[in-house]
Amino acid sequence: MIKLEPNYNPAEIEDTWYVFWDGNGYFRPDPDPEKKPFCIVIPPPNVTGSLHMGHALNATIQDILARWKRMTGFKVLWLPGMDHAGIATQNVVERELSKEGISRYELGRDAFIGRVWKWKAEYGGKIIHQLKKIGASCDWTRERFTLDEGLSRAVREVFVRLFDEGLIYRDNRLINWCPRCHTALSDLEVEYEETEGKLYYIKYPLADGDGYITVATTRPETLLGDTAVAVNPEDPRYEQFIGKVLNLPLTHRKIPVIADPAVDSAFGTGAVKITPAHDFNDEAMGKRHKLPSISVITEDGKMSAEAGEKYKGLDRYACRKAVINDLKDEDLLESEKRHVHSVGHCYRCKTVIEPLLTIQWYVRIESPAAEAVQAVKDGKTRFIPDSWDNNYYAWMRDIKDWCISRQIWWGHRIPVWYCPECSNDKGVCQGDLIEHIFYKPVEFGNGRVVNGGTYSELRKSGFSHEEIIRDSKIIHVSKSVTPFCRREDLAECPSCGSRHIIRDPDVLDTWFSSALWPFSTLGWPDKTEDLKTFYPTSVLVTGFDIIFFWVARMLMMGLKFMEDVPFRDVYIHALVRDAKGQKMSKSKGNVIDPLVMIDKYGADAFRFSLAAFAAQGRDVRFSEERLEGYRHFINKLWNATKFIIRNEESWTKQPPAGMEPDLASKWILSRLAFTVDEVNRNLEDYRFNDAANSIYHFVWHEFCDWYLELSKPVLYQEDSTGKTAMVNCLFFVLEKSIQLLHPIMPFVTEEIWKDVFGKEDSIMLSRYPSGLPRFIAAEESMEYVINAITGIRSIRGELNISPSLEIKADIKTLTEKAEAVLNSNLDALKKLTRCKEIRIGGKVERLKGSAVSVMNEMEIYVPIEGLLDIKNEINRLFKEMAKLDESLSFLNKKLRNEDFINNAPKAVLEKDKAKFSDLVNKREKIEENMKLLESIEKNGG
RNA sequence: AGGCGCGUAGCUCAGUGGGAGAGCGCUACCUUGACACGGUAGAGGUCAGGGGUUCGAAACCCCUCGUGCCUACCA
Repeated sequence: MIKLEPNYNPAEIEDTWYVFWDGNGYFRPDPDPEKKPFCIVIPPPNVTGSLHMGHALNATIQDILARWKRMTGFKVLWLPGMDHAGIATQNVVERELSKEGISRYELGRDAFIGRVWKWKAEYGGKIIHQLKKIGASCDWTRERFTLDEGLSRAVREVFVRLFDEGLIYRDNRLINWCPRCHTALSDLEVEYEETEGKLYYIKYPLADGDGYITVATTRPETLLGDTAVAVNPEDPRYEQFIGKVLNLPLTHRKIPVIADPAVDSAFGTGAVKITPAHDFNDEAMGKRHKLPSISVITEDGKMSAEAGEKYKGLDRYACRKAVINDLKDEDLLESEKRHVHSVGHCYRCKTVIEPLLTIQWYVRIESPAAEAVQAVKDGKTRFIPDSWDNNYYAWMRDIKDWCISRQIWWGHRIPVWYCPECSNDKGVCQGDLIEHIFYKPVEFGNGRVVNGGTYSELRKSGFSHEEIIRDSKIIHVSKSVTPFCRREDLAECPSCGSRHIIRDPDVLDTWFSSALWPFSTLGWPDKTEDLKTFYPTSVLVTGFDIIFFWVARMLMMGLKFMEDVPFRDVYIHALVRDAKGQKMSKSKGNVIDPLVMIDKYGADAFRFSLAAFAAQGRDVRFSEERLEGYRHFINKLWNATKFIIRNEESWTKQPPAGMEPDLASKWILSRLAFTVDEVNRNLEDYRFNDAANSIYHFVWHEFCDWYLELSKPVLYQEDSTGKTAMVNCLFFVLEKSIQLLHPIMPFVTEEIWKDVFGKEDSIMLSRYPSGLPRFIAAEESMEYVINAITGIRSIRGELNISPSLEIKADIKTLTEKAEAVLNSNLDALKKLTRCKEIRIGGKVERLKGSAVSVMNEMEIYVPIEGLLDIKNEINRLFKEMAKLDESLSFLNKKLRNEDFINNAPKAVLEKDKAKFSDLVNKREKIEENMKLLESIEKNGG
């Protein structure tokens, strides 16, 4: 006997089923060579991360696809893993260290990295367990980490090959620098925020003669690094100043006034100070005019020696104050105004970015980008929705070389070595070009203290090579030092054979390794079976915010190293916002925790909500209210199941093909077939909301509302011939429904499957419904039944006839077909309308004092005389007439329009004509009835 | 400033040329033998506004207003 709990309790079964699936290897791809591959690589979440709504939506969509494809006969691989998240992870561990009062520099590089691995083992990857909670059917045996051995090998291979091709190079230029994280950042890792600051107006006196030029700046402290003042050549105010020399305030330097059309005369005073070492526009200007660059700010965000003895060592903001005070003292500060402008912040720690002149590693992006653009243009990869194409093209057009080096420790170390004992191509000893800064000053016995210096100097001072390496906090290697890039760690200089070689201290941008994710996770550079089978992957599911960070880079790397795109489709899903449409953020306090939702409502309801919300091209507004609604849906499904299994003894487990179904059964089978087609099509088109809604509608409003109710008269009869067929049909439709639902709601459907059907080991192994037969004639016939029932119910409802009151009804049928169909469903009609008697037929006459409802091919009469006030019915009919008149006048106008008759497609014309005559007919009937009722009323009837 | 969206029922949103849909909410009635996490019946819309194309526009084009995001600039 089938047993089912009285209420569905998700918490009790979800974990059990998950362990069951995973333990039985159902998440692993079927090795069957006949099956076509379907592969998704997960966008690797940060190892530091915990699941938020965006992840939840992302994972739900991938899981729907994976489960659906598995059930439709594909060998599915959903490959999970995590990203080492260089800066973020390093920050987490540094924070931990600072609680113990130590910095990473005190710990040293190797010990620090050990500490991070330890942290990862203990706390990292929380998100993996959370993904399991929502039911993600990832193949955990293939889980990867961007820093694991295999992926590191891939990173190294890629770096070496790009280096050898000259696509990777070092250069000294201005980059975004985070003084707190102490590393370079790529353009994308800078977030601009509107910030209120001040615009300071500063006088720059002419070097000879009187007068001055006033410049406006938001960053007075960079004045110390100015190397010019620029004006627009067209600006008459400054014409006579061009080429003159100014005394740079607070310094003893003299700087020229130059003319450049890039200067906006309308902004500030129309004269702008130029600091090529600390501003991107100024850098460009400096290049055009061959101005020197003076770096006055260091990597710690403090003023350098170049800033002058007085300011050296001051924090940049302290220096700003000092400079302003000093300018005031010299009467050079003309004024200051409030000024709102956008300021770059580090995307990891929110510290204000400092543009700094440093040597970094870059990838030449132009030709890979062109290929990646072409691949999308050629349709080798398509974005869904395709509105993202343009964004992608636009960004790729403006793309700049990618800065891939980071001055942190947690990451893939750049596989490049330098020899301090060789001379470079200009004959300079390279040891003179490599500078070391020690963690802490090293004291000699004689009281001499050394903070660092060039390699050569340090060696001369008596430091051994090993000591220098051990004690170096920072190593600056000049651009002119020859790099050796190798797949294997280098032990000696390939040129001179010295064992005293220095490895490049930088690590790679995390995105460098994630760009390889679609093939590195499948085993590349080895030619593995997985790689052969699953590359290119089928679809990438991700949010639009990382199209540039990640998707574009994967395309470039995939095309370069696999000679094919990494994925066929890119499904871009929405951002999850709160119910008011605001971005969720910790500071706003409107964050919804997916795990809390799962606890409260179950993973299935949660997943269903996300799917139902996920309309293409629109943000998701998550509301708990709707989530609750979908929990009700599960409850509905559960209770329907309870109802169905009560008839277990009549269940012969025969498919509907072997039965002679009654009309209702044929109808529901046809509706099921329709839904199955719709769901498959919608999933094919990534229309998850439509797929979810169409199952919802079918299960609730067709299967439960109509079919279950229609089955009752048959099931409650002691000895009904149709009973077995009907019960089989009930079970069949239930079975197909839960299969249809499984990709969206895996847990409850498995529970029902195992409890009720228990065929295959798991619903996951069953075949997804598709290609069921439609019965259009049955659907048309059912219209009569539904219309008749709805008609009678409407009268009851609108006239407020108590549901407990059993009434009589008459249906005058206008066609034989209607009569036949209704007659053969008389029991259902009576049951569903709570009528004790219904007369059906072409000769049925309307009884005096009846309420009326006119439908296609039938007129419905409910005698109400004596039951209630006839006035109510007259009112009701009056309202309906008004509605009919409105429609009629509209159609009439249309049908008398000759242009319409001549131009509209014939089908449309015919449809409207038919509609018109139907309405005319209906109106006549109603009018007739109204007159009758009115006469009864007058006669005191 | 440039680009991309959005504006449809009280709320959240479907609807890519033939006269308006769903879910939730709301109203009335109902403990009808799966389900009150339910049932039945209702109410509710100048599809932001204006103009155009068309026989016909919520849909296509233009303008305006409102709103969101992205990119750039912000000395």
